[in-house]
Amino acid sequence: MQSGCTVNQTLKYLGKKWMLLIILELYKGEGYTRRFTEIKERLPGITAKVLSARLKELEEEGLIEKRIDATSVPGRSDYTLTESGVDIVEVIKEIKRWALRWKIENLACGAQDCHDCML
Amino acid sequence: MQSGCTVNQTLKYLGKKWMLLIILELYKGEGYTRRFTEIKERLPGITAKVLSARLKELEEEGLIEKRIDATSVPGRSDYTLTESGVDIVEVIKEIKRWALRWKIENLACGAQDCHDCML
DNA sequence: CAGAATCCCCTCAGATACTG
DNA sequence: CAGTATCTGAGGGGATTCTG
Repeated sequence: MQSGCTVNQTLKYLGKKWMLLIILELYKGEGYTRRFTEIKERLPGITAKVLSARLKELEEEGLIEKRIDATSVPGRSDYTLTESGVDIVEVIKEIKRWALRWKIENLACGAQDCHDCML
Repeated sequence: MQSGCTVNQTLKYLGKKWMLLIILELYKGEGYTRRFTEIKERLPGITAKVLSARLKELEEEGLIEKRIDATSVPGRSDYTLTESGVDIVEVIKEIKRWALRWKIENLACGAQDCHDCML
């Protein structure tokens, strides 16, 4: 099989829909931190279910850390990029570099994606 | 929507199963070139259908070039990485670098994937 | 607010069989 | 050799509804 390869294992979740956008949202947040609703508002089209699932995957992979503020009512959760999470932005930058170099005709980026994604 | 972003557009096909393995196979070939059967043999588990579909996608995206040798019977096709195809290996290297740095526990790579993938 | 539970749909991968 | 055609099953994404 091919599942044992670190590269493919990484792509298995990194390649999923919304995954990179979520990481970039956290990357843009103060201290690499954002709340659930905050992310959801900034990613038009994403559903709570998918966002929840992705955040759980990212947490399991150690790319983000979840913190529940139990003191506040109603409860709030925020999510912060870990060191590895911040570091994976380098991969995204590399993809972007490649895309801009070879796919220039595509540079019409959606508003919430690239022109302010700090890459 | 999020489909306009170059990064996401790239991940849309790059993230698909077998895609990276195919690229790496071509990368390993002489002159970045391999034949259909050659790739298939070296990627145990892949079906002709999926390989065919992936190669077509890669061709449409300009990462590979197909060449049919009409003179030989039975006909042979070979596939060669284009400049952009060779360049995207940099992305794969970056992913690998990240994975090895943060996912060291996973370094048991499948035989045909990593230990000879020249990365 | 931050999810969990359902339900539906649709694509995609895999297997098998067939062909120029 | 290099595919195409067809069928199948599993999984992922989306919409809706409900809840601590």
